[in-house]
Amino acid sequence: MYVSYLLDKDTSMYPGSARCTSNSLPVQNFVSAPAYSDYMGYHPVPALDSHGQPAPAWGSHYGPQREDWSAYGPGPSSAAPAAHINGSSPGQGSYSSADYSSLHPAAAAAPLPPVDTINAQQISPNSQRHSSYEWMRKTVQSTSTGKTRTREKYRVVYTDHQRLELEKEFHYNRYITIRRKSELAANLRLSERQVKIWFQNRRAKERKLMKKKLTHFDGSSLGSLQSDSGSVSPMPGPEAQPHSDMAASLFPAPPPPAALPMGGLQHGGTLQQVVASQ
DNA sequence: TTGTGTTTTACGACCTCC
DNA sequence: GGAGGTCGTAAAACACAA
Repeated sequence: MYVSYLLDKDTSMYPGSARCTSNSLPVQNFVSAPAYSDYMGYHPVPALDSHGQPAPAWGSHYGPQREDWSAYGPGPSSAAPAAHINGSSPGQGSYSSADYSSLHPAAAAAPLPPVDTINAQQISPNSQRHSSYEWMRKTVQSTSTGKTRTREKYRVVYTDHQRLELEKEFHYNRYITIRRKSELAANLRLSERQVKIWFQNRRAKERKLMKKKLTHFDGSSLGSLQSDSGSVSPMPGPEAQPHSDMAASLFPAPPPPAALPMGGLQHGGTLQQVVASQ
């Protein structure tokens, strides 16, 4: 069974193995990982903009939002007054320097507040989409590997808040350190593995976007392209030094995290030595 | 409502580094 | 050998035109 396969493989992936076994649960009230018992303590952020996305109030030092940030709510200029959940939702309040320092590995003394503080009755907009989850009881056979997967475990949808926080972190640094990964995982009720994979997928997405742009503009406006979308390069070379340029312009307040040996990460590199030095 | 294209999680294969 | 990287891909979730 896929569940046990995952658990065997990575017990940290689904923290708290006492999962909810009742598949008849109204999972639509818990968009993210209804099957994870820990998720029961986590509730999506209800503050939504017109797109059904959370409306984060970006701190001014975040500067202009990246163009692909439009999907994550209004930029700093719009600083939407999100409906506050107990007045302390990490993804909602202004991204002040205090919050910002929490993103900074070296200033992690102020980590993101636990999401438990979020009102349990607040649910995600996506929550009304599904009605029947009987099919989740079924186990499907993975096509190629022969491993089985429980459908309910196949893919969970992260909440807006989880994605927002992940995006924030990504916005600040495309390569997450082990330390920050642990913090983020704990704060967002995700496993470190999920955070790691999210970052991998996010980088892939960005590369894809860049590739798309590059083919679209056919090199005529390469210069502006490379400087406008977060200095993303197909490979994490030195120019992709975590927002080296962008950080300087967008994040004037705190210094960037410990410089990552991106040159050494051209392919298959690790952050171990960096983290070890932190 | 439905068909279809896109995006989002998650994984396996393979790589490099320590 | 284990960690984390990319790349390719599966499939669920989602968006949207017809």
